[in-house]
Amino acid sequence: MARKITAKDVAERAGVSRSAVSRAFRSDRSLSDDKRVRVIEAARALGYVSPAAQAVASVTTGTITLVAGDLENPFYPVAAAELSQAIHAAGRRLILHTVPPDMDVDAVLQQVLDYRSDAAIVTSAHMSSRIARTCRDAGMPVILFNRVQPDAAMTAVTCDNYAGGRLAAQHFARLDRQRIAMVGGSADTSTHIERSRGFRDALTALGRPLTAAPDGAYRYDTAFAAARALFDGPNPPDAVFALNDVMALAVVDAAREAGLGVPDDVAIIGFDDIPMAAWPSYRLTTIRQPLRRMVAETLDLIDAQKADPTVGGTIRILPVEMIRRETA
Amino acid sequence: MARKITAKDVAERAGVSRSAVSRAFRSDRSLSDDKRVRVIEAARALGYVSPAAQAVASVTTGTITLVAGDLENPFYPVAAAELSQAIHAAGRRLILHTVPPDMDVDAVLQQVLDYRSDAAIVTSAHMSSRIARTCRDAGMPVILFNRVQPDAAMTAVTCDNYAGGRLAAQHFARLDRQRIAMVGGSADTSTHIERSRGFRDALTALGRPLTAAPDGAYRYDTAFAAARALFDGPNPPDAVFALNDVMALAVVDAAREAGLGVPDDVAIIGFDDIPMAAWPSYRLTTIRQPLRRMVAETLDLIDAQKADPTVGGTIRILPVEMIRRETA
DNA sequence: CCACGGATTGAAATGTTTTCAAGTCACCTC
DNA sequence: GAGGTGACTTGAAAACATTTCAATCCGTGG
Repeated sequence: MARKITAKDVAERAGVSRSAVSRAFRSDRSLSDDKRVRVIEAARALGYVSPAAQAVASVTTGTITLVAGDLENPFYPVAAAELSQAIHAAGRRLILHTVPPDMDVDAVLQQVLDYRSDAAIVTSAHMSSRIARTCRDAGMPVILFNRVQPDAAMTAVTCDNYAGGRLAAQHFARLDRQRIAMVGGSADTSTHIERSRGFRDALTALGRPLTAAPDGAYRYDTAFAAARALFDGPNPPDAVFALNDVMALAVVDAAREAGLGVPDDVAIIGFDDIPMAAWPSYRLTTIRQPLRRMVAETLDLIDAQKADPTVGGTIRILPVEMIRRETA
Repeated sequence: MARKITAKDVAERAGVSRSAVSRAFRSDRSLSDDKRVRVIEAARALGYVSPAAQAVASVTTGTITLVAGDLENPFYPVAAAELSQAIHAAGRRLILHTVPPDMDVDAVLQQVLDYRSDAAIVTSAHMSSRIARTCRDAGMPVILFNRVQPDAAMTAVTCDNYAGGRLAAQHFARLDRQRIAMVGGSADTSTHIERSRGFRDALTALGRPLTAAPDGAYRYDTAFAAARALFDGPNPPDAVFALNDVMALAVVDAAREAGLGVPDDVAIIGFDDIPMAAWPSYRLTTIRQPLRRMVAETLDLIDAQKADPTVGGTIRILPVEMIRRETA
């Protein structure tokens, strides 16, 4: 067997004393940053793990961390439950780190890195390329779930949001609706951008105008207010595409409150297919995200990237389907 | 300054070699259990922390672990979000461990113990007294949230489930309902036991019979089926108390499907006051759990128990109130 | 220009972990 | 039931890692 690698080897390679190596790993403040970087680089190159790191690892191996932002949108708890099940079936454990709205994902990921989780799945907002690279260097795969980020070469799993938007538009055209509106999510999310782009593109191709596109912030209350304004306005829509289901349910409620028949007076389509969409009160027509497949692909990608780090940057886009119920 | 405590001191006190002390803390399998226990006890008595333990602690201090089972019931994601916010505001971090339905809470808690979380909040099913004691010995407070367990002297925070059940019964009496039914949760949970006991006791006191009490398993689909059977049966109820909101919404849907007017033909009351209860489609009358206060009390109890371990065993019961909307 | 103080560093002292060889015990084979 | 086999434990000692300490460096203010 190859001789075991010790702190001395690392020290020699980095051109420092053994003490410095130890300090680098104990996050001792008394060590200059450049020296710490050199040591950590050398340690990586030689495959050295300090006893402290080992102790942490022994407690954290086999865990996958889910970094989630919005737990109020039922899609995420459902996704978390599904992930939890799949991860446990694979003999691993799931940890969920919630990101407070005002907090940076980067800070949380640094956390996750310190925990030496096997991998991170991120469903919340943007992360910097810097932290993405840090994670990659540390050998921790990071997978964006239901999010895409084109700038950093990020691995991601999402459904075909663009195609979903198109499906909705085509269905409204098939129903021959004339005044078609959309309730948007948050303008800076990839899901909003893709879904609305698909919807707009298809409408244009079909020669139908988009009469209104208020912002619903992916939340029930804001979407309800937006929908109410729409229905009370001068040119009420006869079709509304809400960019997620929670907002679609708000639109249904607002339509009923306005005395409009669904789907006769106004057709409504949502996105996600959360469990509530199927409830008898709503029977919402929606674009289904293939949650189970997305989860399976995510775990797949984690293993693939673990085995071969160059896999990074893949984006898996899974097909959506329209579930036609009774609101459109 | 008192001489620093080393592994040698612990070894002497425990009557073992220094090696054994090291092994005890590195979760090395090659050490008999009784010896490990002796070592850990001696270490606790002397206040010794191994470097390995320190390394793990440095990464895990400030974290509170939430052990949750059922993420499908919206009450728990909402509670998790609320907890997450409060915990972050206190400068700590929240980790969520999901418990797969077939898995033991004990095993998960052992996990959490190994992580050296500052505290654990448990919302899922029963835990053994053995693990409870282990956690207490390790100095990790465990708080049951929305659960009570009378056997082990467990610290717990819950709302006044019994009073909530009474409130529902009294309201039905006020509405002069004659055929009163209940849709139960899971018979082995403390929430089911308390809520149904309060409801039954108050009905008896008011001289009204309970005509039926099917099992709804705290889930939408089973509750929907149970309610449908109730309304299609020979003696359909004119009032239904569902032991949580998700089931209450199912009962509303089932009533509407059966062509019954709510609340005229059948009055319906839920429990929890999840956000959906307020949605215009339902406007559910329900018993509100004081979630924010429950969260605050939970964090309070964690700190109190951290400061003084004898606090263990406290049960804080917070008052509920009935939110009257339009289903009863 | 010098005294001071804090940050940084390697050598050495102090601790911890791992290896190794020996001991123990349960279980299987004959 | 004797003896063999292998897995598990164990303490001593070797190998390692961490911390202490004294020395050095460097910037700051007098």
